[in-house]
Amino acid sequence: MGDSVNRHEHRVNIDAVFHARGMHCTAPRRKIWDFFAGHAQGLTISEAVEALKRLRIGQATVYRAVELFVRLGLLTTARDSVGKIRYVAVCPGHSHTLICSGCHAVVEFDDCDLTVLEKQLMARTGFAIQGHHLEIHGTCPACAAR
Amino acid sequence: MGDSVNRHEHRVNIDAVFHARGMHCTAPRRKIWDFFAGHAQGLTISEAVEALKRLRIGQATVYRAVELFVRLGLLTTARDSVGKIRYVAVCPGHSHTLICSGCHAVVEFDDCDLTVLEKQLMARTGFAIQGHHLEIHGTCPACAAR
DNA sequence: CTAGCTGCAAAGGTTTTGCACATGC
DNA sequence: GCATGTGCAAAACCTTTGCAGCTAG
Repeated sequence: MGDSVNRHEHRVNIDAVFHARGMHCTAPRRKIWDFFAGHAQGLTISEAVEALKRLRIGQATVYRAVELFVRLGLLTTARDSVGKIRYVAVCPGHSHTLICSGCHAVVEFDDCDLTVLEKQLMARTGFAIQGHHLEIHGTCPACAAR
Repeated sequence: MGDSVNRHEHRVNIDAVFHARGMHCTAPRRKIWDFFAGHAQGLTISEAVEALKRLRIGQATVYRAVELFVRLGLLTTARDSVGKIRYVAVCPGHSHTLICSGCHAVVEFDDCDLTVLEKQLMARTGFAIQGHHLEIHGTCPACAAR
C-alpha cells in the first residue's frame, strides 16, 4: 500500500477489553491479535493458521480467537475480490472498508452518510433498520502504477 | 415476508444468457435457477444442495451452477445475521440488499447514492474506485410483529 | 487454587475433482 | 456427432470438538 494512503496506527488495547469481561488475555491471544493488527490488508483464516503455526499456536486456538475477536468487535470481515473472507483488525471509530482488488489493502473509514437512504427504506418497506455493511472496491495507487 | 414489502417478480431470461456465451442451458441448470429465483430470501449452498437432491441433482452440479451464476452476475451473495453466505437471485437493475435478521427476507434496491462519498475517498486515498457492496440489516414488519 | 485457555488429534462438514455416461445443439 | 454438462464417489480441504494438561489472575 502506497504512502499516499494514510493508515490508522491507533490500536485497540485488548488487555482492557478482556479484563473488562473477566476473560484472560493470554500469550497466544496477544500474538494472534498482533498478527492481525500488523496486516492492514487483512488475512484469511487459513493464512493466519498457517503463519501462526510457526509460533506454535494450534489451529483450534486461532479459530477460537478469531471468532472471539469478531464477537468482541475487534476484527471485522470483508470479502476480497475472489469472494474469500478476510479478517481485518478494527481501528476504533472506523467501520467501513475500501478494499484494493490487487493487493487486498484495506482502508477503513467511517464518514458514510446513509441515514437518508435508511429513512427512505424504512418508510417504503416497514423494516426496522439496525445497521449496514458497506464495502467499496477499487485499485490502490501502488497497484494502479503496475 | 409481508405484503407490505413489494417484490420484484421480474426474472432474468437465463436461456438467453447461456446461448449468448455458447453454453448449454440444461435441465439441471434451469431447475437450480428456478429454485433460487423462487426463494426471495436467498439460500445457503447447503440448503440448495439438500433440496435439489430430491430432484436428483448432484451436489457437484449445484456447486458448479452456483459458481457459474455468480460469475455471470445472475446470483449475488449476502451474509446473513449469523455470517453465513446466502445466494440471492438478482433482479435486473437492483443491486443492493436489505436483509431481515429474523427470516432472512431480502429486498433489493438500487437507489443508493454513494457517488459523493466515492469521490471524497478517491481524492483522499488515490484509489480508483470500481464499485461497492452495500447491505442494510434490519427486521421486516412480519418478524417485528412476533 | 481454579476457572478459563491451550495444543493435539480425531471427528465432522464442506467443497472440489476425476471420470464414465448423458444431453443440448 | 461432439463439445459441454452431469452424477457419483472419492479425495481434499476446512472447521469444530473432546480432552488432558497448562496458565493467568
